[in-house]
Amino acid sequence: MGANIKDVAKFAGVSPSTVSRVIHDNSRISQATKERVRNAMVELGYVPNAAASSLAGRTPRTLGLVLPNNPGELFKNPFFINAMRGISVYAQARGYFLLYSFSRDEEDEIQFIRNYINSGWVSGVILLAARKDDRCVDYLKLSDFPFVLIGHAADPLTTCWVDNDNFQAMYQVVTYLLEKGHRKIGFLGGPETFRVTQDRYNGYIQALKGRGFPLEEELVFMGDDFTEDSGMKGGKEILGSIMPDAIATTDDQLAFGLLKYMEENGIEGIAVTGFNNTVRGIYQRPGLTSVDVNADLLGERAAELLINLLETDESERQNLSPNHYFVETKLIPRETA
Amino acid sequence: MGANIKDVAKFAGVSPSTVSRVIHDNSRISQATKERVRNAMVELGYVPNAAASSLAGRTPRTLGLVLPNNPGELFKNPFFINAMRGISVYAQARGYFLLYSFSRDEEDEIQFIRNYINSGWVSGVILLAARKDDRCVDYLKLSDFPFVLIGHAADPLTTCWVDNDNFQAMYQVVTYLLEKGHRKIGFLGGPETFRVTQDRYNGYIQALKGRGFPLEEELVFMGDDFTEDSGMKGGKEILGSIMPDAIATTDDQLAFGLLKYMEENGIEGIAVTGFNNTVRGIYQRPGLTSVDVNADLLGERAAELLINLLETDESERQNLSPNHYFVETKLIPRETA
DNA sequence: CTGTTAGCGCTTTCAC
DNA sequence: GTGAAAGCGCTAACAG
Repeated sequence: MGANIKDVAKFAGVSPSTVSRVIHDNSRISQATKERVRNAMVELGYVPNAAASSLAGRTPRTLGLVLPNNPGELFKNPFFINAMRGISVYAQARGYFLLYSFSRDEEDEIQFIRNYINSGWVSGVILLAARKDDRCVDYLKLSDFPFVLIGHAADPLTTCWVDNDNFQAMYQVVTYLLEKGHRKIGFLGGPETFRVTQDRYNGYIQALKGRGFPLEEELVFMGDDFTEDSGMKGGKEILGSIMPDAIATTDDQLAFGLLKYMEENGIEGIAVTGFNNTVRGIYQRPGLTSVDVNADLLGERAAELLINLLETDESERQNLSPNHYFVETKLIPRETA
Repeated sequence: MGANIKDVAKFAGVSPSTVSRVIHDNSRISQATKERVRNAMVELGYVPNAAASSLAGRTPRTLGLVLPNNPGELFKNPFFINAMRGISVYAQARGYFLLYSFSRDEEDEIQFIRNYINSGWVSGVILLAARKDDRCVDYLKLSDFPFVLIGHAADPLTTCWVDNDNFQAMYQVVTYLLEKGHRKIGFLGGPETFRVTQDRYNGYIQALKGRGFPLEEELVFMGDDFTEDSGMKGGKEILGSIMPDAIATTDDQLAFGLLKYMEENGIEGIAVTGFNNTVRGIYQRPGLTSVDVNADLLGERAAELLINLLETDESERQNLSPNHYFVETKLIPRETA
């Protein structure tokens, strides 16, 4: 490997500690010395040894990502790769490395986090797929280790997180449908227990109320999961009694199932919207109107939040502002609505 | 942070050096001691400090991935996320961390590699998107830094690499088409200068020859890139004179362009195949017959090759076998063929 | 403003 | 088979 701090010190005619101070831009070093040392660094092609720096007490400039390992989801939904890219763009600009790992299950994830922390290789964690009652969150809090969540935090005041404004996003969808002239709008959601389902449902309700339309319980269905099957089941339920003229779903997969049910039963003329703007929705005919959750920006913001947290003194972290970001969504109109 | 080597030593009633030897499974430690130390490690939840280990002379158990930052490609083609997952599965099993970074351009990539190397944070590099005359490869060779390539190596003897057998893959496609009764089969490829184009073209030629069918130059077209536009252009060229009854393309995007051209010009009844098994191809109607390149396994193999290389003594690396893997492809028949 | 010194956690001779 | 001790490259008191 290349030159070390001693070489630089010798070359510049100063002590290693001075070089170290220059590296971290310590204010008590004279301009002249800084210049000389920086010259030496360039001259020798010096890059600080991250391991040594980290060992000696600096927090390692590396973040660890925790990803779910759901092949299907990863494949259909570009969310993760986009979020990873967003994180990468920001972190790289701030000089941070990124570690990633796909986990089979929650147990696995905790294991990784433990390794991240104890290896001393990582100074903060980004969770890309928070569940309800996420044990990873508990573990990180217990370990008092800096982290940020992409998604809704169970305890939004004491956790750093980024998320879409899901209420707003669905409000927008329903408003859009109303403006297109739809009057009887159904709602097809994921599991009720999920915060994201609740938020989007509330957005749906408020959008209707805001325009003076009644909420019709028969047009609302929450599935057991986010699969096509649940979408089909939802279609069966919602399209049973009163006929809606549009259905807003909280997930593209649900929408695909719904469309499939409609096709199989010869039901036509009902507008459908999804969430996540997945590849299939773009290319199928008719194209699926969907909400782009802006995964890239979610990633960037998450990285920003975490790095700011890390670079804030321990003592001032309490009143760090902000501890979260809302990232705007974007409705992408296509043929289904 | 958790327990350190001293804590473990004390707990097990041995010296730190003994613990270190147990960690690395040194053969001169008695079974009894090993057992006792391992117990202590579990008991205390000990995880070795990677920074310290690395500082003290061990090569850091971390690999660095270099990814292209092409949003479109990343989005349409699940190759990268799958390859990353494959790498992750294997590397984790061997106890390696993974660093990733998306780069804007070649300049960027070299910069990252430099950082990877000089920071002492990384002991090997995986290149996921090798270009022709890749400067990253040159740089890594010049630095004498271990790396492996996913894709074709310019110098396959002195480089570690994994790739599909592209000749074989296209041979299979054409044989499949012949067996389905197609007789006039066209070829629509990417840029001629790419090795992958050449290999697949040769597979095409040999498959025809093997069955005694003539190669008709008019049915062959190589585009300037791998875009839909090139696919449309290819359609125009190939479907101009002699009418083929099937066209094998080297990329789903080309196939989409070709299908679009056919649709716009009312041409029907021509079988079409693609490569990469992208999401759009799966969900469009008719579904695109395509070749799955097995990105997951490409990733796993790449990680395996690199880790084996790293764990081989410097002196024995010359005669390391193997220095490459061919990963089988899988033809996925759908409606277009 | 700058240098000296001790030490981060681990590995590795060198002893025994 | 195991322990003692030196040192990897860097940082952070503590001096001055």
